[in-house]
Amino acid sequence: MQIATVTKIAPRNAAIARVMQPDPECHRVTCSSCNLRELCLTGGLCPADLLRVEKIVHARRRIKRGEVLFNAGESFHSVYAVRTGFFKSSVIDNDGREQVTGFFMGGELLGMEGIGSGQVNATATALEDSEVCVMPFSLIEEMSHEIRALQRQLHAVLAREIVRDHGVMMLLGSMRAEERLAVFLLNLSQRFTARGYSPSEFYLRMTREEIGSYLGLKLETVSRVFSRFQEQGLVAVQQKFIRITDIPGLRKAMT
Amino acid sequence: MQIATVTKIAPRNAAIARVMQPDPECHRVTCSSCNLRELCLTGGLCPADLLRVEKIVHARRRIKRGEVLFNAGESFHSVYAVRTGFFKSSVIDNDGREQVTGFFMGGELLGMEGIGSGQVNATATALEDSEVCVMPFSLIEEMSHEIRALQRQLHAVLAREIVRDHGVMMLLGSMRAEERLAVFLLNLSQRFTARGYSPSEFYLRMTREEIGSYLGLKLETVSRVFSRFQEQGLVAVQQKFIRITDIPGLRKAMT
DNA sequence: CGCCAACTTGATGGCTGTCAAGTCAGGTGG
DNA sequence: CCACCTGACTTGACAGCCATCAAGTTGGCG
Repeated sequence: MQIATVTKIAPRNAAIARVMQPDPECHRVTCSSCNLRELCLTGGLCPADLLRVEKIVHARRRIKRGEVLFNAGESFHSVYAVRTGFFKSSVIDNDGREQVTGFFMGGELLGMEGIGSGQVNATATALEDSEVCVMPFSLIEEMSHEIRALQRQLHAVLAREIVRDHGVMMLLGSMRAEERLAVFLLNLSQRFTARGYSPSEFYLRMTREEIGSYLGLKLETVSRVFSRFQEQGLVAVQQKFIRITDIPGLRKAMT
Repeated sequence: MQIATVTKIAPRNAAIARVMQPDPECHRVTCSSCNLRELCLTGGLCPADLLRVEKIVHARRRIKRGEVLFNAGESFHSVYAVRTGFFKSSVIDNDGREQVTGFFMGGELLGMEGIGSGQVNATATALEDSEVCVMPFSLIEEMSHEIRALQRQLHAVLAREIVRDHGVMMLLGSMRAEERLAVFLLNLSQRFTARGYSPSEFYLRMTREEIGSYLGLKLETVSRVFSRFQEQGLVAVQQKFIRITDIPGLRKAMT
């Protein structure tokens, strides 16, 4: 299938491409050599600090598609950075209703909600075979004591999560189905772009139901809106493979 | 009007009552003497630390009802703790649609979203005459370097904000109007209780439209649901004065 | 006293949910 | 290699919840 190759095209950003030389052993992957470091907790650190901070990556862990990285209710001790793969995080209410609260790709951090209460309040599930860096939070706190830039980045990451959530609240609270899906697709597009992938072609790792949960819609509605977008020539949809054919048009649909 | 007296009944919690002696001058109010300190950034600090941390309250500021504490787009330098009064925070999208992202009462912190980007992403508006403690964020970072408990509390406050937002996402994404309003009322009730006020009687500082914006509903729907709750004997509504007459019933309505 | 913002209530319509049937793609086993 | 099976997706018909539009009420304030 050509889809697999299409979704993982060569990075466009020269700066990212430069550091992308895979270490052949892939045994001791360091933050310094990680192409995602600027998107991660290590963003904005100088090389000297980076070398010290690498120690916070206590381990790496592989999660197979469908497996759970952490479960609501477990005691909190680590946050996780996505190295490769794709995750969803979700919360379940007393009725058993699931609400997907976010999707996470390379460089993004998972599990920070746990900081407050000592126990994680969400479940993180891999949507494809993935690998994460395990960072014990006690180590992060320790080290952010010594390294001002890390402290700053930690606060920035937490605050950006809040801003992101407010964006979702706006979406859920006052947008119609087409606007929601347009926002969703453009957001994905932008995040893929930041990682050196195509802004207009990508593979959706999540099901229609998961998209619907995230956007406050039923899966049938998601499907219908995809079809409508296709009729309007905004996107080409083939199951999970998406080609955005008219980005300005989608932006207008986002209104 | 007896409403005013009803809403501000005597604190039930003896511990809170003890520290509630108002200093007559009200000139130099310290965190140590603030009855909200456990709900605030100073939560969990030992008396010794508390004395040092008090310096982060750089100033106090009075905001009249309807006035804005900070506006989206302003550059970020401080977070604010509500001392007295009531605030809403909201974001406006490109279309001018407002989404209320939260309501804030005594001891709660406003403006933390700004940490990430150097500029605040929300607008905070006083819903009644209010007073806030202004805490320059650079001072907080400085001091959380020295005082481990403060650092921990800062992280906890940020993380709790994220958890709170996820709760709202669940509400907006998968609950029906009655469930949303029930959750909203019970949440208010619980927060008033934590501050020593009545769990069952309070005065809504916000309009139906603001409630609606927060809950992803139109003001007419909010009004109708209030009426329905009243018919069912769950609450007694008199404009902005709310009496919850059947808390278990409301909990069931929350499903 | 009168104005105005906030609120309530009614009538109607539309967006999205629900229920149902059918299609598609991938994986397994014969 | 093909048939079959299953989960994911699409599409249609219909219903219900909530939005919209509109009119009237209440309460606060000048």
